[in-house]
Amino acid sequence: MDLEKPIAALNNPVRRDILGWLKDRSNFPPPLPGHEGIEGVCVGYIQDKAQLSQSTISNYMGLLKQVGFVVAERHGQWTFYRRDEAKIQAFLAAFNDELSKR
Amino acid sequence: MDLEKPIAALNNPVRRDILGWLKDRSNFPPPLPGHEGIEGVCVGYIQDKAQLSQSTISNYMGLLKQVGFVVAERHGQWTFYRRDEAKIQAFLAAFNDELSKR
DNA sequence: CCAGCATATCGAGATATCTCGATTTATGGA
DNA sequence: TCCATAAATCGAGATATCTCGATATGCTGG
Repeated sequence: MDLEKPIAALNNPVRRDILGWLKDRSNFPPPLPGHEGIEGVCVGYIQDKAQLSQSTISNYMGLLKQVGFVVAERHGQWTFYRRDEAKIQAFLAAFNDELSKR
Repeated sequence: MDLEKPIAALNNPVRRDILGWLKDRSNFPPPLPGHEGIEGVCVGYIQDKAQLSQSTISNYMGLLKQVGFVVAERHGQWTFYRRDEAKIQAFLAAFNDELSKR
């Protein structure tokens, strides 16, 4: 696995925060009516919590998606993002491997 | 532990390479006469291997030292750098903890 | 003390990242 | 169809990082 882009994606405190918040849906307001069964959190909620502009958060989520740390799912006009635990673990394994002596 | 600076230090392929090379002394030429017992590798050897300017490598080693990934030891006019395995492991543990779900 | 070598520090130009507001695209409702 | 809302994309200024050459510092041998 190439670590370059994943590490760059994590080299930002807000992006790391977002990944942290996404561990637990209850870090965000309850789903809107009609969204109850959907996994993940919409961009607007993430933006409200991060307190950065809409375009910045959209950009951040795009970066996190590019490196596989999150998965996006569109429902109507909303995009729901959630963590991809397997990809995150795979990265952590590769990262540990590259850094650890043996 | 604050992850900001350590992650930034690792957000560079040459700095990661250097940390990798330092896992094994045999990645570098044998010690000069008089340096046989000394742990670590001098800046010049690292520079030769990395193929970047002396000032860049000195800067890189300073960054890696600041975040604790390497230890510097001066012997005469040479500075010998070696990995601090405990610090690296401590960082990896904190990093895993921040990223993993539980 | 001086010359020479290893390393560190300084200053700067090139490049990349951050973050924004404005605009565009996509969707759903009246 | 028109409008409103959510999200993505675009373009740009501010800031940070990369990397260099030049210079400074520190050490050693003569």
